[in-house]
Amino acid sequence: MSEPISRMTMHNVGGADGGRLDIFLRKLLGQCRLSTIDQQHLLALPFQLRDLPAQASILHEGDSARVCPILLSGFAYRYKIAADGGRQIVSLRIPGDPLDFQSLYLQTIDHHMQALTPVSLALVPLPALEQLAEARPSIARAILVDILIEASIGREWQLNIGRRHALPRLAHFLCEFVYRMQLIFAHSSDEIEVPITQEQLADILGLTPVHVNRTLKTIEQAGAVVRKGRRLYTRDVAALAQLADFTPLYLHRDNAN
Amino acid sequence: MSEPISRMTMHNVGGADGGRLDIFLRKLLGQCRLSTIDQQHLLALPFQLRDLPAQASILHEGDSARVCPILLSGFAYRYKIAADGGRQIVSLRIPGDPLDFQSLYLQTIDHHMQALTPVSLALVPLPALEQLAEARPSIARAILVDILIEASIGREWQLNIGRRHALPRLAHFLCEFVYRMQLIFAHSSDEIEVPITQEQLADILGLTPVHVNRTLKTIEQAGAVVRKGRRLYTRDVAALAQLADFTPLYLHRDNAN
DNA sequence: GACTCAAACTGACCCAGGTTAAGGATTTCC
DNA sequence: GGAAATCCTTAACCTGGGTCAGTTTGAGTC
Repeated sequence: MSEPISRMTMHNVGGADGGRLDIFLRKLLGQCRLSTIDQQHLLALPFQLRDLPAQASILHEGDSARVCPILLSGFAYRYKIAADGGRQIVSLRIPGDPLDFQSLYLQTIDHHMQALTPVSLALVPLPALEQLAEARPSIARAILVDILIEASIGREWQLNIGRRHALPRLAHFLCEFVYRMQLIFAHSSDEIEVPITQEQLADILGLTPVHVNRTLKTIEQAGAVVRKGRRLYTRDVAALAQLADFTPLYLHRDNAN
Repeated sequence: MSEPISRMTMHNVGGADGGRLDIFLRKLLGQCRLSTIDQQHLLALPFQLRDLPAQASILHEGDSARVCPILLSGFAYRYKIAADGGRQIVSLRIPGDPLDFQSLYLQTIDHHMQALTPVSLALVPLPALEQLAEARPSIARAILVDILIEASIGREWQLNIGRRHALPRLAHFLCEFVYRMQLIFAHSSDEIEVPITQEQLADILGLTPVHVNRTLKTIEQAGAVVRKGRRLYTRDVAALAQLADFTPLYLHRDNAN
């Protein structure tokens, strides 16, 4: 595995190409309001495009970041490792999501981040983002709101891991995944591919791959998901929500209104 | 149980009494630097003092806050409830900690908060805090840093609940508790009272009270904690850290330097 | 110093999910 | 299109921690 992004320095930061950052703007607009001027400033941010293969390291614990990666396409996850080698995925990031706002304010990265699928990233130099946040309070606020919503999702995951059995736990995660995907891609179909291996699902849920497999079978028999070949698709979100005791309040989708 | 603080409106906000907020300032200074002027502004914040008994409700899911409570003494915790009644404590707050910076930026509270022991709170009107954060960027930054460090602790709890067995899990929590207490109270003794019942420990750790009891017995036999009557005291932090696979990086104690 | 109530403790039993160890199916890559 | 790698699947067995059903020990309180 090559050098993580968090160890990179930037050369040749190209001129802005607003079209690429469009999905990032849409993501922020789903969480808080921004004036037309703020939107233009965001789209005008300088960045370098970077494509990475699945499994590539994006952040490394202990590093200090110099760029803020934004996920233009593909999926990525934060994780931590226990002394016995156990891995816990603590956050899943989907297209449009900023990956490391935290390093604007904290010196040291406290977890790892990896590409789940092939990804393309916009690497925004931290100083550019810092200056923008200082100059425009509502952009600073948008950053904060994203940080807070991710933290809220983290608390829901704590409840999920600590207090729900395997079946509702898995269903809850899948349900959240669909909700978030629908919000950013603005489509309403229940059928979404979940590009996550059973081993990774296990590390999200605090289970073993074997038990994820068993549980997935049950959920498929209930008609809530389908598997085709090696791929997993959600099928019936209402069924998932019912299995899961799912309430979307913690996603704060009302905050943009 | 009476009305939660998050449903309160404020009357008679007294003149500032900086001495009371001193512990709050100390807490923030442990996480980031602040100029003398910033410090004076913080101490000059208007607030109303409020003493509450143990178990009192402080925040209620679904509410919108009008005040930001700051914990001057005592302990409090955030928690969430699953459909089957299971409770997960997602955050423990200790003296000096702000309890709801989140409501500066999000409309709806996504979890509950309760007093663990009798507490005294300084209730700061949200508008006063908002104005201060807007006027002084380094205070806005201090707020953000606190939010980020709490989120980092939450991620460590996810790892703890999802991937550590009962014994290291409990030891890890106790170790973190001592570290945080030592930071705010600036004393170096290993012997600290942990004012948390076994049932509450269970809800922090995603275990049952019965198993917390068993595990506590083991940890006591290892000499890492002592119990006197109904009270629990830490005794040997190095032993706890070793049982727990504890690394304090995620507390970001270096960030103030 | 008895009465009350919450919290701590204990033992017997049980089960959800872990472990181990295969084999089988897809995908990827020469 | 064959080899290699990765991922999925299943079965048999095991165990960490849950459940149930008590008893005991404080700590207030009058």
